[in-house]
Amino acid sequence: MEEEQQIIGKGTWIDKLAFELLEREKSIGRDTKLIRVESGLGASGIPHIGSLGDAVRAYGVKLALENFGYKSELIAYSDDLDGLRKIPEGLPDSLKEHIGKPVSFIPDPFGCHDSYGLHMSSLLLDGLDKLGIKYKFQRGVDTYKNGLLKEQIHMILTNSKKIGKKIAEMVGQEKYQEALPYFPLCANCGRLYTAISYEYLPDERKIKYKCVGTTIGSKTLEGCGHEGIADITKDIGKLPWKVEFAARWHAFDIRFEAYGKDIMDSVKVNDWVAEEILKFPAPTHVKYEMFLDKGGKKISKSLGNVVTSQAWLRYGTPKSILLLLYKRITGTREVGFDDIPALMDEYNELENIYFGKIKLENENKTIRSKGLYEYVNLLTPPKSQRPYVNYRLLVQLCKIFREDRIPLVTKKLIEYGTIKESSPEIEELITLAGNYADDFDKPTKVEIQVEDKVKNALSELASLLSSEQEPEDLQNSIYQIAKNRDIQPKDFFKILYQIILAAERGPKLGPFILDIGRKKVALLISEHL
RNA sequence: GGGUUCGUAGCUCAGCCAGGUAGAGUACCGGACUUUUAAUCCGGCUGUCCGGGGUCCGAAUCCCCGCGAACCCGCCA
Repeated sequence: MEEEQQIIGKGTWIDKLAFELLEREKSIGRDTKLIRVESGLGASGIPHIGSLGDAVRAYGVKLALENFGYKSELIAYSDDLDGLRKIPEGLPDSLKEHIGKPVSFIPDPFGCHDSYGLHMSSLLLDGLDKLGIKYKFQRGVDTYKNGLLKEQIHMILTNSKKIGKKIAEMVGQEKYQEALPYFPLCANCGRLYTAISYEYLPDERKIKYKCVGTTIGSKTLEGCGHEGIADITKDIGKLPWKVEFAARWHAFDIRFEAYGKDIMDSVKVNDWVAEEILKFPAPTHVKYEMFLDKGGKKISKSLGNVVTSQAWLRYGTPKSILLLLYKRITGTREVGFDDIPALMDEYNELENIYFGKIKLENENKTIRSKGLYEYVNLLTPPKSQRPYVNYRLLVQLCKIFREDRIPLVTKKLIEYGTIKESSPEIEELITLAGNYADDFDKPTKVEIQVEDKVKNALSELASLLSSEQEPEDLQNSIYQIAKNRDIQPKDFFKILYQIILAAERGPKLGPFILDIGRKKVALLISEHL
């Protein structure tokens, strides 16, 4: 390489993005005293782990900006004024009567929050809190109630012709050539979307509408026929997404917002609206792929398969989520709980690199790995390394020891020489890996059919195990018992594994039986006689 | 019709976004654990990095053109 590669910040894509953002802000001569970044939080459905991505990554950009010496702030904007469009899978059908209403005005079907919308956004915020993400929470409901967007709404409505034409041209959506880009809440039936705005009275800042109904997906939503007038400065109503982002960016002075590819078109239109209608340079963007559920596993409708942050944290640490979201932004496709072991181990590898335990050949890669480690620790990495045990090994051990798990697994780990002593970190890891083993490696109950001679062998073994004296060479005894009765040792061992572990195979049986307690095993065996 | 992502070992995939010896898990083969089975540990094997062009001293990685797969948009938010 002819010229030395310039490392930006900590060498990650986050630094590069923040750097480009700063270059852009400087080139358009905008004030950089405080750089605000925004993240949208959906409030219409149960938040998937991907929903955290938007906020977590925006927070990463905030950290990078601060690392460059700028002041920055993350606004987490909850879209809780959006109307409920369809009932998400797994939620009660009784929500049907609320379709079209803002999610903040729908009762919480789980009964624990003030509204449906608050329930959903609380789940998301809870996830962010557990990851250590700091943000300023802004609700869509309050935004409109307090008229925070009133100037922007006014500008948009007075330019609605121009905007409608542009939307049709840019993305092929015709409807705003007729309807005004504003959804009032029908004062009679309480629904959004069903009421169409047809005239704006700029002097009064009021809008005339008629509740005529609409179609959402393939379904028709009947209007109630009500005709009314809404005050855009204080009545509830909202801008459609095609123009709302721009209004928000302008009102809150947002300089960065990431977006998923599903709303690419909306962002494109909003950039134009921001620049041309509101005269506000659009924020820097980065587009990310959506997280999908693992292809084949979508079939299982079990609730445990929904990849929420709450469920993830049953098996993995918060850092494993941060690693997933920070390691890269492009090309992420399918995500599932089975990614957790690899992420857990990968985090540990990064920690080893950071603390110099592992040396990489490539210097740039070392810098970037350390940088990634720092971001996963939200730029405040620990002073010293934490104890760690390979996650897969832990899962294996937890599969074997289901009772008294923590002490028994710890004992094994010490025997293996993996760790010297127990510690809270190791116990936490055993708990997580144990949950993983319990939930994803469920033992399947096998029907065991045994011939008489096997029965006799089993009862001999049972009495040997329940004797007061500890057998000397248990492994050999088992082998002999089988052999003496003309049973293939292989088959006998297999039956024993099925009885004890509900598995075809297992650890070396002699020492294992002693580990879990020979009397307990004797009891188990006699249950099958 | 428009757009995005993906294609790497038998299988599942990482590596690509800031170019520098092609990797992991699994499977398979062998060894250790003085008797079979598992785990664990050690060793071994596995490649048209989808095809073609370009840039470069150097390309799995960047650019262009194809082929194949998935997804998003073309209702709405």
